[in-house]
Amino acid sequence: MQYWLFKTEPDAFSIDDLATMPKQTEHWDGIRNYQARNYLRDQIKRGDQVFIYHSSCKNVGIVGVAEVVKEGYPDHSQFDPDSKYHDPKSDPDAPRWYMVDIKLKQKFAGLLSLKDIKAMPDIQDFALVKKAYRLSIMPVAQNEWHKLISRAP
DNA sequence: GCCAACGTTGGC
DNA sequence: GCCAACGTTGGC
Repeated sequence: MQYWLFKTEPDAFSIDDLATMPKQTEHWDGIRNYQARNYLRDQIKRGDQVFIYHSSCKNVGIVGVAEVVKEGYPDHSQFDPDSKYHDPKSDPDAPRWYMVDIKLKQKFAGLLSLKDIKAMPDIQDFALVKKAYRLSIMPVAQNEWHKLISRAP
């Protein structure tokens, strides 16, 4: 089993939105970055654990945990001309973009803020606090996961 | 809203 | 295949 961090802008889709979905499950569409796509298509497996991270908002940080319930499959929004994620260059026979389904496991009682995370010792290798932190989906090492979980409010 | 850091595109 | 220009991300 592997661990991941998925970013979302809560104004668009928050952990509370995930909580209100049927079965508290939703497909994680709209990822349009090749490195993140590779994770979605090739590496993220059923049962993997995912931190939900709220970005581009007043209170940035990790807000809860979800579990992967469906492995990578083509993101249908790439073929929808009305979607803001529409990609006319994507070939239906060789889809460019993938997504997975995740199910909410736990919403934290509070926010594990980016500030708190950055203040944690021995977390400097965590991708979120390094230069590549713009990735919308990033791996989390097992020891990092446990350190972060232990700090969750 | 600013701006630094990336990622992508496209001309050559 | 290089690299400048452009677009996007995301913390502050």
